[in-house]
Amino acid sequence: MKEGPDIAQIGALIGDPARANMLTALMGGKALTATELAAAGGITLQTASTHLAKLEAGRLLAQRKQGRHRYFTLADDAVGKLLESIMGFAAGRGHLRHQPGPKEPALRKARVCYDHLAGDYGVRMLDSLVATGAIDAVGDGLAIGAKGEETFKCIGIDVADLKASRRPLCRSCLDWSERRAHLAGSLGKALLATFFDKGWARRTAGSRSVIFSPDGERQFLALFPVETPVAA
Amino acid sequence: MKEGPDIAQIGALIGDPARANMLTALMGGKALTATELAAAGGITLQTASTHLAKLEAGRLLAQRKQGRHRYFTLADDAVGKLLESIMGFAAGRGHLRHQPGPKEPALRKARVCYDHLAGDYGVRMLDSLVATGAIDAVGDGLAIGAKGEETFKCIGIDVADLKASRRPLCRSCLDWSERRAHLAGSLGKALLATFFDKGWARRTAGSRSVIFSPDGERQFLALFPVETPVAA
DNA sequence: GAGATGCTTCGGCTACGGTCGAAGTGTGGA
DNA sequence: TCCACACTTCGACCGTAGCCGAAGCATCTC
Repeated sequence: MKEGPDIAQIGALIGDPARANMLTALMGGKALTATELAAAGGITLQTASTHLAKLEAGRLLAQRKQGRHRYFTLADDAVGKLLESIMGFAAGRGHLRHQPGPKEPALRKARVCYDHLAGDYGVRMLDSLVATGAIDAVGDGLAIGAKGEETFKCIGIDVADLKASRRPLCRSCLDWSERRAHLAGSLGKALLATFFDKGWARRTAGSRSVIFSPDGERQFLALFPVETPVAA
Repeated sequence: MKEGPDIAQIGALIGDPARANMLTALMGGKALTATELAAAGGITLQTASTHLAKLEAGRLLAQRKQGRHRYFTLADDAVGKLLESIMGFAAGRGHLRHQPGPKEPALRKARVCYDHLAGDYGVRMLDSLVATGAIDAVGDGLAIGAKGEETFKCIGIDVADLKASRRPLCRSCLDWSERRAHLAGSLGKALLATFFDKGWARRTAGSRSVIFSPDGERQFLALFPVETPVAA
């Protein structure tokens, strides 16, 4: 029954705990060095090196030499999307980590999903954008809405600029913690970058979670209101 | 860095070649016995049994006892969608099976993707439905279009019936061979079932490929014309 | 050039997981 | 009742892949 692509290869690549931890760490969107990834995987540098070589050979990772450092990132956003979708699947089946841990709530509230905002706040933002007509949602697809260009200009994002790039503007990404969609694509990326630029939020050191400042949080919630606080 | 769901667990489940082959075989949508799956995986019955137990514990598979047989299926269509998305990813990275094999062309032309039609013909069908306004496409999302109910009634499908079920009506599914979307969801399932009912096409024995009869193929192509034979 | 730092390669150890033969359980049919 | 068949469990074997210590490159700093 040798049919189609070889899913076992990439399954095996993701299936090792150390590698999975390193990939998860890279979902933070930042480029990390081999040493940092070794720490993330809970293994020594030598072991990490062989793992990284395998991941690169499998084209899940890309590397960039810079001085004596070697920075690794996910090869492209297809990898990020794949990982997030596997996370969503795993969460739905109860394949959770052994202990939830103290960081869990922060992670569920707001986190980086490769290069855009995910978690409760990510889902809220998309809900609000859809409600105000800035984004149109049909099925599980997203597109810029009638009021979109205007809305995003107020926030400081030029949609026309983003359209120039080949990357899709809007893309839905299934949120593993909320089990609903949040906004990915170049627009999602630009929004998160804007929040960082304005100082509304910042990343945390060794985690994917995003911390809002008190003022930033207020502005964010005001900018993206939700009509019904409890949605079905 | 113990964050979020455990992707390594399901990666490992899919990562074993024997298990991957069994899962691929089940993508055909038919329930298979342990013996059949052992053959699909290229392993003995004992080994298959332990693998199946693991897959079931991981909630990727569901089983149904019937007499002295034990029929296995994918646990639900979320599993099918996950597998197809991994296949798409793997195909995009060149993670193909060692030798393409003689069945490959048939598989690319038309195959079963869990319960709906995929491959060249699956993509063509969706393209045609979108072009005629039976289905609306926004971004990567799909919804029933203005002319939809009428179109599908002609084919013999009552959309209202399908809407009653909780399962999404239209869903896009990334085709690994064509690298473009085809139609999944309950509507996709109903369409494929209709083609089988009308005798236009039939499944093949141990493969996912779908074979059209000469007459069935003619009717199918007439029903789903494409304006520009070569699309970008 | 000498030394520190970041990373890779080598070699050898270990353990886990896949594998199958053989025996055990359960169901159906004669 | 007996046997055939579908499948599971047990036990043992084995290979591979992960792991780390030590040594080897490469690059930067002084």
